[in-house]
Amino acid sequence: MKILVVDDEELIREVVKEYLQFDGFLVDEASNGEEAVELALQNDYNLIIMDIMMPKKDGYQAVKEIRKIKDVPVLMLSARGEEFDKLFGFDLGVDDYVTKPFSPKELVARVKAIIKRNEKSGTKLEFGGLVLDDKAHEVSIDGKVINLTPKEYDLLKYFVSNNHIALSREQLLTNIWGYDFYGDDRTVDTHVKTLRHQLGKYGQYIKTVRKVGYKFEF
Amino acid sequence: MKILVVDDEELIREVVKEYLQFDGFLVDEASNGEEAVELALQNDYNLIIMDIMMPKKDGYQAVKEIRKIKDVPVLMLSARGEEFDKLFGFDLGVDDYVTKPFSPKELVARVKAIIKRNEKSGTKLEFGGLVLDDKAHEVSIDGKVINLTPKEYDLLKYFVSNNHIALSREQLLTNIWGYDFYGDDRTVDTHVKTLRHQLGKYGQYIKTVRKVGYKFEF
DNA sequence: CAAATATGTGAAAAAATCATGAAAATTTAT
DNA sequence: ATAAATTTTCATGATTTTTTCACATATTTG
Repeated sequence: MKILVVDDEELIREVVKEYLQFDGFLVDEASNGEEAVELALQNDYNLIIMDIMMPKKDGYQAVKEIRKIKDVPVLMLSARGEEFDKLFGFDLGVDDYVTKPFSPKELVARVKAIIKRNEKSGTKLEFGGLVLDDKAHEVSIDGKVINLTPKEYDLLKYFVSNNHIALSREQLLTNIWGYDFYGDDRTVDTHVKTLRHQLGKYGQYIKTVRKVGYKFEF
Repeated sequence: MKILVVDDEELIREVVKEYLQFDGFLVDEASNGEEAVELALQNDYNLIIMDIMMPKKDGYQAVKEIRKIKDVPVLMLSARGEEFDKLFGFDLGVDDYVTKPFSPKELVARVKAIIKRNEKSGTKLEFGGLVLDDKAHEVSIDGKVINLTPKEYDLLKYFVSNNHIALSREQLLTNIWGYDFYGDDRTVDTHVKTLRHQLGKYGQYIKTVRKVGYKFEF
């Protein structure tokens, strides 16, 4: 678990670093935006803690540049009472932020929360007893792993990650089969059929939307 | 945009309420966990702001119960320096939290951030208890989903997105059926009939415009 | 008020759409 | 290369939806 701490005040960096290391994180430091960008692109951090006001390149700018290349979680530090609007106006997709002065304990708690959130999100999608573990590329029902064919898996994954959204056959074909699929629309139907069957009692959560296509609804 | 504020201190509720109302949110209040659960299950809130320490039923418990039924975003309030572990130990999937004492301005900023994050909307057309969720391709009345046929759905969608505008049968036919429809005018009447019936008490909002056609007027 | 015109309604006919099973084609594994 | 698994196509029948149409009811007009 590697974290990059970016702040121009050495004291803050040191304190934060100490607390994080105590909890078993590996910590790198940067004292301005430029350094931060450089380090972030070279290494794979699980999280970047970034101050806003810094010399050379401010936190917004740095996050913007990093995010262009890498999708790494960011926690922003800001002086109390200022900059909130900017933080939300810019849609940087910041994961959290903490206002100075902060308690190191709180910071660490938030860091853990973010990391936990991001770990989970990439990998497991749960709907009651239906679990799709994307990392393991595996689906289980009530704890029992079921064997899906590749297409079935892709289809299910697309369905569950678009819960409550009606998807047209065309949409499904272009997103799962690829834009260059020239076959029959109705091939989707067949796969939905087999997938429903495979999912047993969870099959009912794939609903047909007449004249449109299908949707997953849990 | 409706928000439920849950805290046992009236002063806090009042302050929060005032700030939120200033930004155009509708605010309900509850002073303990039990009330909160009751209200949350009856109404559709866009967000719940929940204190942790409360009499009768604490915030954890309340969130847990609500989340069993409804998937509503939650922002937790907690006294500084306590309870972080609990908050993250329990995997309640809380969207954010703010430690007391907090600045109301910050709270509002976070509220907006959460709502923005959770907004898959821009898709929902609401008229009192009549909601058309276009993404889900689904219509509900007072929270209960009703089953519309494709034509009924298209017709309703066209009506509500042309609120207050009289629409001729021809107009409806060309826009919903397609320019190449060669059938009878009066087929519109039949669909209006079934749609009115399906909409129950909201059926009356589709008004007949004699000699012209129909209009939706809410 | 009666005739003419327009809309509401119910039921039946016609049409569209989907679920399904099986076979053909393709891909992957042995 | 052969077998096995997966994917695709396609025809069928079941189901749902759409349309038509005749008659009822309501509104307007002379």
